[in-house]
Amino acid sequence: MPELPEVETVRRSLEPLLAGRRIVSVRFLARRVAGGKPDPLASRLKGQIIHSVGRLGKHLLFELDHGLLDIHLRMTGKLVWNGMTGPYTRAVFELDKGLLAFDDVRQFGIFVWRQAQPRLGPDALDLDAVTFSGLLRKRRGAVKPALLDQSLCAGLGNIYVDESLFEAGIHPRARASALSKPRLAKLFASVQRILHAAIAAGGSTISNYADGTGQRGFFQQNHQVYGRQGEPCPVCGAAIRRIVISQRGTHYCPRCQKR
DNA sequence: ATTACTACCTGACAGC
DNA sequence: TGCTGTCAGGTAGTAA
Repeated sequence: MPELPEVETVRRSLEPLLAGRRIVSVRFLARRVAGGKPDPLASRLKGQIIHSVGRLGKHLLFELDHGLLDIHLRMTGKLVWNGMTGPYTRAVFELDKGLLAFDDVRQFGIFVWRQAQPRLGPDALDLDAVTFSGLLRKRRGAVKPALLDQSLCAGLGNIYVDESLFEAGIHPRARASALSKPRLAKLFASVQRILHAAIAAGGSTISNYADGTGQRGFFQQNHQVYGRQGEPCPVCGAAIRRIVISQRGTHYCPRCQKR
């Protein structure tokens, strides 16, 4: 479910609740979420203080006494503060004050213990136009898969890539390296504007997403092309098209977005 | 150095 | 009702 704006919204909702709390115990209800080794991870986490809740791209990073707990929500992961456990609860943190549960229908979400930040490209919100343009110039393939590549730039996912390319008037199959300087500058500006607007709206809730306190997002109301195949383009009225690029549903306006 | 494809899991939904 | 196929906010791994 979550891309950068959703993960940032979760981070902001949890930071004041978790900072300074001690982990009394961690119970894993599915092995997979702990990378197949629940016992070593649970004992590793036990007793440590959560000093802060950070984020890099789509990764939540709990800064503990002796390292980082890297939480990736993948498609359906959700952190729930002081809520009820259910059939999809995969982990429960008992803190000195409060409970934090991890629910995840599809079980793609994963917790990893780290001594250093995960190896990813720069966070999408921590980029400048020149760096961004330089990264894309080196890519010979289509612009959409380049933007989805977390080792190039971290945080963008399927929704925000489609929305950014639409706003910038760039076809998702356009070759990244062939984009002119002004078009790259426009793309950068669109990415930044959309990510900031989405965070301000609490992210996009398509079906399930909610932050740590159960708040849903409402940026989905601002989607111009994502999930709107067949509807008229809000700018020119042409029918929004859905195609598949690198196995991902891709939504765009065939008239407004040029190669 | 990319790209293409599969796999991981479960549920929602459309069509028959 | 129930079956089948398609799709889903993500990424790792393996093969071309």
